Amino acid sequence: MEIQELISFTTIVQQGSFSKASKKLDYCQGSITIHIKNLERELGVQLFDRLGKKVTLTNHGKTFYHHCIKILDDISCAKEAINPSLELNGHLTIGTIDSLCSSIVPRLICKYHQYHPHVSVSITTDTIEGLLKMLKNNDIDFAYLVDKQLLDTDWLKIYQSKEDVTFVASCHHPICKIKQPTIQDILSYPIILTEKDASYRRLLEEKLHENHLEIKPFIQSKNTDLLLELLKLDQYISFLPKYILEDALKNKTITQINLPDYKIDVYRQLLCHKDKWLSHEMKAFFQLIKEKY
Amino acid sequence: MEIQELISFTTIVQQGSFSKASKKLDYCQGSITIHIKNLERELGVQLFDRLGKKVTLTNHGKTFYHHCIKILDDISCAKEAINPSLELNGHLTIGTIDSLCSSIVPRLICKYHQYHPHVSVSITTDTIEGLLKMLKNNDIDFAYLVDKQLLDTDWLKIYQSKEDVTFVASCHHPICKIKQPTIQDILSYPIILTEKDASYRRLLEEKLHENHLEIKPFIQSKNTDLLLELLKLDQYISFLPKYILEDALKNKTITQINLPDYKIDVYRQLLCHKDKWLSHEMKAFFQLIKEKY
DNA sequence: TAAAAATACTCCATAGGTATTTTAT
DNA sequence: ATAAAATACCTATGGAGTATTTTTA
Repeated sequence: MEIQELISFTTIVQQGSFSKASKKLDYCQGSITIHIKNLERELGVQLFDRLGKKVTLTNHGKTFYHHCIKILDDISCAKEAINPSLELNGHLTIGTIDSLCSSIVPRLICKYHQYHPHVSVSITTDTIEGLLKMLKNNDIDFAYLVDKQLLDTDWLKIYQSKEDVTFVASCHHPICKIKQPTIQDILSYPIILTEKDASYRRLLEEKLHENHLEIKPFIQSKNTDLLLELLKLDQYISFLPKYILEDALKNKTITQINLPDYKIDVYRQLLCHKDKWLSHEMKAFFQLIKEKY
Repeated sequence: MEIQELISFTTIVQQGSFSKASKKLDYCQGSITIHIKNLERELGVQLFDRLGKKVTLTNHGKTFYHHCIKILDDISCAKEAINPSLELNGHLTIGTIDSLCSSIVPRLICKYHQYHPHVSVSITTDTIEGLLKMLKNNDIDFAYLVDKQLLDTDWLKIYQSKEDVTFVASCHHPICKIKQPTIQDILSYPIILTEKDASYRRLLEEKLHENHLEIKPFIQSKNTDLLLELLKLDQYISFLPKYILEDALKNKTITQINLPDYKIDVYRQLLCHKDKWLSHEMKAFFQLIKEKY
């Protein structure tokens, strides 16, 4: 049974004759005959009575016709459901890290939602390793993360931009009194950091290790909002990417502590699996990131 | 879009991989790949993400899958609805004449209904000409009528049996006193007949005409039941086929008047259009007539 | 190394076109 | 004479198989 045969069948019923149907469908008349013959052979019953010039549905033909209408209707429904409409209306599964999730991502999602109100979005946060595993497993559509440049050919880098990571403290912290603070100055105060799996913390520790130094954070949390709150108590120093600090730096509640020797090269990156098929919903998101962030 | 492609698609989803589906469907693996490629090309979206060995449905794939299930379900429904089941369940449209309709047909239908309780039946009565027109127009499945032998090659004669037509009167009618009545004896009494379009009446009139005689019925009606009731009033003579008289002859309320010169050759016939497709429902009816009547 | 999907290549079935036949109006 | 369906015949497309390649686990 072929879909084209069903189309020919219903067209004959609607047009009233084989030849009219053939014209309508732009087939030669003989092909229409074959279509019906095939159907009749497969079903084991005759669909039309051919009495003279006139063709009439048999009872079997009548019942089959109603089913055909339904089938063809379902098929066009299916095509329509897939057909990428002007209005995006799918689903997006984003993986990201905590620090982005509590800084840039909310604004991003909000903007995306304004542009494409019918696309639903899931957001998962995890460590870099976790995100990459999820990418590989196709559990997330793409990963939005911060790390040193990831060069694995498994991933397609949609977007990348360099991010500053810096030592910070409250404006009232004693370290601010020092004109050109050294790493030793910093290490003499209690430090609070993100968890060990945060990329920039790892990179910092590697750099310290090169210089035979070590950091022992007083507090560690992956919740960067918490770290910011703690900083405001004027007792702690932390090491955080600038994008988290935007508001706090603007309000002058927090100051950046410049240590030229401890520049960490870290990149905000948008990755997806190299073989991943990019839906319109995904492309629209990529577009947004490239334009705004 | 081909039905086989939809089957391949759903099988992949259910089996979890292209190759498992190919085994299940007894296709070579490459063909399955082509099926999906065709679908994806036609729909303009990718249905699966192929990340490494694992294939996963895309969002489009997921929505399409649900539609596919529905389509394939509808298709098997359609096949099933047509599939001639053990139990006949279609419809039959019978055309017949009044005299049969008020004698043999009721018993026949009753029997048929006992055997095939799910077949619905419509019965139409009309003149011979009307019935033949309806046959030609496929308005009735077959015609059950009484006439001289119809030899038109347009009709398929399913069944035929000779029927006696005879002059009849009540047992108390004066004609019964006459030992060997002649046609003149009969014509001297008031006669009641069926309408002019009844075949046996027409044949009778032709025979009379050959002998330069003429009949002037006192009453004519196509309702043979009415004629029978009138006969019981002991005043009338009629000319009727024996199958109508069965009960009355058995009860001895009515007697046959033998007139060897006025034997009319008339046949009860079951006809259908030579090109008509014979459904199981029709065949079962033909079987019944051949067995019982 | 094994297993899965894609690809290349070949073959043949068949879908569809043209032209003709048959039949009915 | 016309119009409709069936049929015959031919060609080209493409569906399915075999074998190979690529890639991942």
